Amino acid sequence: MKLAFGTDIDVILLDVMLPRLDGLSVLRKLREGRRNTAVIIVSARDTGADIVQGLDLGADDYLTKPFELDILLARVRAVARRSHVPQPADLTFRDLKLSPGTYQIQRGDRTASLSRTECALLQALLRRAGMVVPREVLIEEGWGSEADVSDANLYFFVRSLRSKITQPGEAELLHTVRGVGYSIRGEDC
Amino acid sequence: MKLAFGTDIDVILLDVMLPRLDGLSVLRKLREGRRNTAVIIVSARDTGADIVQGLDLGADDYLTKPFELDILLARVRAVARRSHVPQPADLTFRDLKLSPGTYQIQRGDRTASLSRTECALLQALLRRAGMVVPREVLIEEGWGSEADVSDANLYFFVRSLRSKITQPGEAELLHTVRGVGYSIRGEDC
DNA sequence: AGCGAGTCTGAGAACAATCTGAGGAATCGC
DNA sequence: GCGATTCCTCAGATTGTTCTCAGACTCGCT
Repeated sequence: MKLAFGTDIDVILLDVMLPRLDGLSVLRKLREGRRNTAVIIVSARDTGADIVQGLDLGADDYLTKPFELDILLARVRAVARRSHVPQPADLTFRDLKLSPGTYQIQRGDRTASLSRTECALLQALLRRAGMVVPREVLIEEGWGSEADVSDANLYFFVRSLRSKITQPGEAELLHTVRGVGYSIRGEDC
Repeated sequence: MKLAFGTDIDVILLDVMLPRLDGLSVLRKLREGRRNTAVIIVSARDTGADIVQGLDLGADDYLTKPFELDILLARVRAVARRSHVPQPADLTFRDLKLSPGTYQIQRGDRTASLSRTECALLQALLRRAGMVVPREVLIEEGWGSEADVSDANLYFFVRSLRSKITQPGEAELLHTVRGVGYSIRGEDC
């Protein structure tokens, strides 16, 4: 709750079936304090009245359980967009898609979430898809220019990225170029 | 449409409500042809499904009408900034092309990838295409000035470059100049 | 033709870069 | 504080690149 009043929150997901606290009064409080944070209500209550009440109280969107993750993410993006929050655009290569805003990747139909560092590294790679990204560039984008990152550490993240990008039987997209760095490209070449 | 396939376009604004052509298939076509052009979809359709579909097809951003000009411009700037990665220029001679950024060469329709050293040497040669590049210069560019590189070693790399540049039946491009070095030029001369 | 320096070839050794598995430290939300 | 996640490190295995060697081949010369 304290979190929600911080400075840089763009979108809040609010579950109105919270055990102790009534979600709707949370929303009321939020609206008194902050004007610019978008709020999406997530609820199992799906009667027209519930929805109207939620929206009247100032929610920006109302999502009924159960819902698909895709839809939720798309709505988060849409709401953030409406509230004029600059939204990082997706990066794609072949059937791999990274949504930097949500730290999620999608390969085919499967999705996975990335940690901060994984996401930064994959962004650096996807932005230069096809090109070989030198190790130093990756370190720069993942940790910052004056970071002291061991080789073993970078290897670790490459490994964890690969395990999330590629499942057994799928084409490898993240290739290593010995002595230089890594590259996102198709199996061929 | 022809315009979009030109060389130096950074960002494309795509209206998916185009009269005759479905905007999304335009996008599909674009993505098949060019990899690195950013695309922003502008649409009146703002349901989750529409947005998800647009982004899945590889759009970099999705903007719903109506929108303010400010927002559009800011997004264009953001996308352009992000997708604009400096790319080293290709080096070409006849039907041979080296893309230093990808460590790949293309001869005719075939492509091959080079190792770090191979790429450095071929760059040195192609930059001076038509001229004879002395052995010392090649060693300097491939290994650095104080490197101690045996003749046999340089021969090894010349050989492996040749095997990747020239397939049986193709014209030889990498010629030996006895006592001096090597030269990229046509079969004639 | 015969010679010698220079160049090429095949095979494999040496080496450094990278990968792997396992686990410890740090951080975060509760 | 506690569990979960993320980040980082180490040692050993593995892999491609790089390098070497011996012998065969060219070319220019006499």
